[in-house]
Parts: sequence; structure tokens; C-alpha cells
Amino acid sequence: MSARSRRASHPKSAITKQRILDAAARAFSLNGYAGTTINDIAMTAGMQGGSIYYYFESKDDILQEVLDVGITRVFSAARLAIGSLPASSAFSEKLEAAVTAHLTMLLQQGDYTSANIRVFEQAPPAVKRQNRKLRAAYGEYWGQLLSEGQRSGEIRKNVDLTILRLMLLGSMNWAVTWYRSDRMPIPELARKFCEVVLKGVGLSDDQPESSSRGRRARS
Amino acid sequence: MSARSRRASHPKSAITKQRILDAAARAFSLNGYAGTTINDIAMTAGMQGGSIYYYFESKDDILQEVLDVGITRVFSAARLAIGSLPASSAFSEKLEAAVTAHLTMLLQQGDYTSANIRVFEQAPPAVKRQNRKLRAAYGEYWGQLLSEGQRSGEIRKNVDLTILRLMLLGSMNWAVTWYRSDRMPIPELARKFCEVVLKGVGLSDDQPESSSRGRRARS
DNA sequence: TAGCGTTCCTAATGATCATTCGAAATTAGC
DNA sequence: GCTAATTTCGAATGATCATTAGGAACGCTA
Repeated sequence: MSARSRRASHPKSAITKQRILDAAARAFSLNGYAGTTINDIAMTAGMQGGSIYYYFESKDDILQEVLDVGITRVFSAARLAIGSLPASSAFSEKLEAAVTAHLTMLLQQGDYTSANIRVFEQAPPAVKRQNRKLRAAYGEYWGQLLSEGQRSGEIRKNVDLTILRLMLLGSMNWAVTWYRSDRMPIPELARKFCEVVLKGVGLSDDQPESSSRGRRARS
Repeated sequence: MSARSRRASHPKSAITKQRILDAAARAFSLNGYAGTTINDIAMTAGMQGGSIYYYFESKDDILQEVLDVGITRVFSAARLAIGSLPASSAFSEKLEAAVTAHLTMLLQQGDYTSANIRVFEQAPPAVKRQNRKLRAAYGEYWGQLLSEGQRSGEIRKNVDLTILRLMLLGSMNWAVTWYRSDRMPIPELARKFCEVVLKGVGLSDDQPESSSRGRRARS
């Protein structure tokens, strides 16, 4: 019978499949997509290379699942973090919760999430296309969070929320290239991120102009 | 005679070598390192795959040069941008100049710079090691810029400059994954980046605490 | 136009992998 | 313990590439 027809129908099968995906996520996040071989994954999962094909149709198939799980997990983590706050919480509280959740999945727990961030760009078009749907949904979630912050007045009206979102997610995602857990705990990092974004780094003297066009006042 | 002994000693040779590097930079930035073959590069450069080896010892050798040029160019662009400002310029002016230069090299001109950002993580250890030296120097340059801004009082004293630098460069570098030139010109993008970083997105009401420890006041 | 250094071509070579497949081994149901 | 289904093995297969090497074409100089 083909792998497709029976895949993961039995309990042991499901567990082994997880083991393979775990191994793949770790390997992808460490060595990139082209840099990890089916044999690498198989050996970490305790089997021979050929056996992988009992569970997956192709290497791309594994990649797809790892990438999708990666987004699904950060998304869940962010939702959970915000959802477990009192509904009356200030935007700044929610933001910090979401940032902490995202950074945690990216830097501490998630081989899947970090694999996604590191490897997405190297993925074949078809794989990217599918994963982009999940990414878009996650991005929209952040968009709503920021939008809410703007409605409540905690974000100035003239801030471009799209750019803000991309900056925020970008600076977080980039952390995957430099973060070392022995230098600073995640919550502290998250706090600093939020502080920069919310308060800025300059002295807060000048009021924000309400028209969106004019450049900085000429000193 | 070996490629090494005579490489680029003649004028034509130097030009052709440039052509190869240009083709490689573009291909790397589009398809990643493993995703581009020697033949891809050669064809774009108007020659056969084997001929590449008259100019370079290996694919890694090409990668090394592309990566190094990538950093060298943003570095130069940033230095030039800041250097051509009046020496008395405010920190915010310098910052915007540097951000504009960085984003321009990354998103508009530099196949080399964008190749570096996209492909560095996939490079073999030896190549990374060498390029990291240049990256460190560039990072230090930004560190000095920020440090100067803090000394002059335009950045609050209690801001962690290391985190700020990593956030700033991270959000810029990440733009390589989403920026589309038809949506917003670089200078406008740079201005928005700087506005977020300098002023933050929140209403500037609360004074910054001077002790660095305490968390946000409890509402 | 002969000679020499240069640039480039072309056809190997050899290594690395993803993927396949038939058979062996293991497990579960009875 | 027998049988059938499930899981794994292990040895091909074939494709893709980086890299090599010997020779051909090109261009310059005398």
C-alpha cells in the first residue's frame, strides 16, 4: 500500500512521524534546507534514509509540514498569551505578551518556528505558496492587535501600521541570527523591544504632528 | 598556469571577473547559495560552466567575494551618507542618512548586499568566519553612531544600545523579504523607520525613569 | 605571419543525494 | 503460535552538480 493511503493511521505510526518531523525541524533550523539530507533526518530519528518514505512522499513534503507547524505554533502561542490576559488589559500589556510569546517560540522552544524563519526563503515555490497563507493569517492577527492599539489611543494616529508591523516582526525574526540565551532571558529582551517601539529612544519633547506629511521640525 | 597565479592580471580578465561576480550576486540573492549552480552563474555571465574556474578556485570562493563586497558596499554607502552631512548635524539627521543608505543598498542597488543578507546563514563556516569580521566592523560603526547620539542626549541614557542596534539593523535587513519597490520609495520608508525608532509609536506622556531597572508603572 | 600568452570550450570524472523497491523484520489480532 | 498488516532495511537507480584537464580559439607582438 502506498504511504499516502495509510499514513499515520496507526498510533505508533503517528509517533514515529512526529519523531521525524522533530528531527527535520531541528536539522532545517541548524543547517538550512539544502544543507540537511534525508539521511541526516533519518539518523536523528533512528532509522535508515529509505524508511522516511514510508511516512512522507518527499523531502518537500516534510518541509511543508515543518513550515506550517512553525507558523501554527507561534500563532497559537501568541493567541494564548493574549487570551490569558484580562480582557481589560492595556494595549502595551498585550503587545508585551505577544512579543514574549513570539520570541519564546522563535528562540527557545520552537525548532519548528525557527526552522520556518530560517528556511522559508529557500523553499520551493509551491511550498512557499501554501505556507504564505498561514503567514498572512498570522500577520493579520498582529495587524488587528496594532489596530486595536491605535483605536484605543495608545498608538498615535499617524503611525503607518503596516510598516510598524513589519518592523516589529522583522526585528524579532532577525533575532534568530544573533540571540544567545546565555546573555539575556527572553522576557527581558521582550520588554526592551516593547520599550523601544512604544516610547522610542529619543527624549519625548515634541508633540506628534497630526497631519501626516510634514518632516521633522528643523531644530 | 594556475588560475591563482595570474588571476585578474590583465584588464579584460578583471572585467570578466566582475561580470561573473555580478551574475553570482544576483543569482545568490534570488535563489540562495545551494539553489544556484555554477552553470547558472556562467550562463548569465555569457560563458560555459567550466570557464568559471579560470577566474575562481571554487564556488565557495565566489561566495566569499560576493559576501565581502556586500558588506563593504553598505559600509561605504553609510559612511558616505553620513560623511557628506555637515559635521554639526543632529543625530537624527545622521541616523536617517544611514538608514536610507543601508536600505538603498539592500533593496535597490545592491545585489551584493542583498545576497549577503539572504545567503550568509547558508554559507560554509570558513566563509562565514571571514565575512563576520567585516560585519563586526560595520556593526561597530553603527554602535558608534548610536553611542554618539546617546552622548549628545538625543537618545535616552537608559536605552540598551546593543539591543537598539540589533533591532534597527534587524528590521531593515528583514525588509529584504517583503519590500516591493512599487509600493513605497526608499526615502519614505527610511523616514518612517526613523520616526518609529526615535519617537516610538505611543503618545509621549510619561517621562522616562532614570533608574534602569523598574518595570512599567502599574497603570 | 609565426609564436606566445590569454581566455574559453567540451567532455569527462566523481561525489552527493533524493527516491524506489523488493524483501526482511517486527508487531498485533486471534 | 499463526497470519496478515505494519514498519524498517539496504541495496540499487538516476539525476544533479562541482570540479578537472586537454585542447581549441583568440589576440597581441615582433
